[in-house]
Amino acid sequence: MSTSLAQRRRERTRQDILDAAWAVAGDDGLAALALRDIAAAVGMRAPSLYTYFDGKDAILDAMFADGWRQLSEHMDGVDVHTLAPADALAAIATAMAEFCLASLPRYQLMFTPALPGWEPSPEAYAVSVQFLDDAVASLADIGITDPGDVDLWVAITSGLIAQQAANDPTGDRWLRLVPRAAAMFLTETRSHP
Amino acid sequence: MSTSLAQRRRERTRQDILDAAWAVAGDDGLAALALRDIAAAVGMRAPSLYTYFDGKDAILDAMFADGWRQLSEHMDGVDVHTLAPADALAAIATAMAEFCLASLPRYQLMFTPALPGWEPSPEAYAVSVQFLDDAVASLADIGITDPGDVDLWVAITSGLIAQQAANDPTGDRWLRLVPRAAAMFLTETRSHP
DNA sequence: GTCTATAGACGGATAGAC
DNA sequence: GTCTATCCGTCTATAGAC
Repeated sequence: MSTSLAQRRRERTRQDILDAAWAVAGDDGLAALALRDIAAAVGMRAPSLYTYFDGKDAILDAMFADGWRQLSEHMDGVDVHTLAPADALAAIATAMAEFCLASLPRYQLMFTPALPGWEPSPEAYAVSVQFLDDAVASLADIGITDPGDVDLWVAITSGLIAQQAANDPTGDRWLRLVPRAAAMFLTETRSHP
Repeated sequence: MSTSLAQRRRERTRQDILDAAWAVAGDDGLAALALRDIAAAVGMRAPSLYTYFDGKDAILDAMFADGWRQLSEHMDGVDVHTLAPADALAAIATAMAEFCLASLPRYQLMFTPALPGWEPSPEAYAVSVQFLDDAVASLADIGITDPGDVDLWVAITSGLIAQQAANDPTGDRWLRLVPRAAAMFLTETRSHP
């Protein structure tokens, strides 16, 4: 499989456009993301983007998949196996929170229905499902296997992150409650074996 | 202060418009809410709405305040004082969840940044702050006074509701975890007095 | 591959007749 | 108070020249 020079260059430009899209989303908000602005940020006019993407939805789709790929990389850096369960649980949740709060538009695109009328393509969605399956497997390694336990922990984690993102995106008012929440949760699950 | 017949009639029409707006939002989604459709649902044309509201933002503002007024009424039906703390906590959270899931657009307008670029006016926002202050007072009655405890419980509750609303709006997969979450939370707060 | 020009859709708001 | 007609802005997407 020989990737020609032209193909490489095209792929680079595609990534430049995605990076520009993230930047624009960061400045103006995800909902205000417009092809004109993305193009301007990369030194083009809007119609030129159609050389690289089929349209706006295709760009959003690529951003979505890009986000989940970034999350996979980010979570690879968390070594669960050397930690006690409570610390492992807290480490996972903290890493997730770090990632979400590092880019609010990325968080919104990946986890919230912030874009009315848009939803990821089945292919892009599959990427997220794959990650979440892996996450459930990580919880199983810690000993969280009951579906209700998983649901409860996901709700607690996402609740803390959502509150932090909505009310204090640069602070740690809810973030610092993560270790406590992890200990609380583990104590409870163990008292009901 | 004599409310004239004209004033009463005007107020009734305003409420008709709000009801129509909720109906349209329920059908098409909050983001697709358009003056034309609201007007049609109430038997008018869009410009006529300007007789009753200053514009779209004013309508959203009235809907927002309307929602919080409805929530106040709904929560007045929950009698906390006859219950044990864990049951009281669960009852409050369950009532909140019921309210949120009864109307997804209402939930989105009140609790989520579902409308890019829109935020309630200071007056409308004050209504929500007043309610939340009352809610914190209710928690204090149960013995939850530490700010960190309050934040944690709010995060847990909102996390469960958000998961339920996003993934299973008509079911109870997360809702049924509320009593367990309440017991877990109370056990934890009491072990750290 | 990039551009200009423009189509086509949508939605909020306003003017002015009735 | 309600209407018709219209303006204005925004945005995605396409046609066709270069």
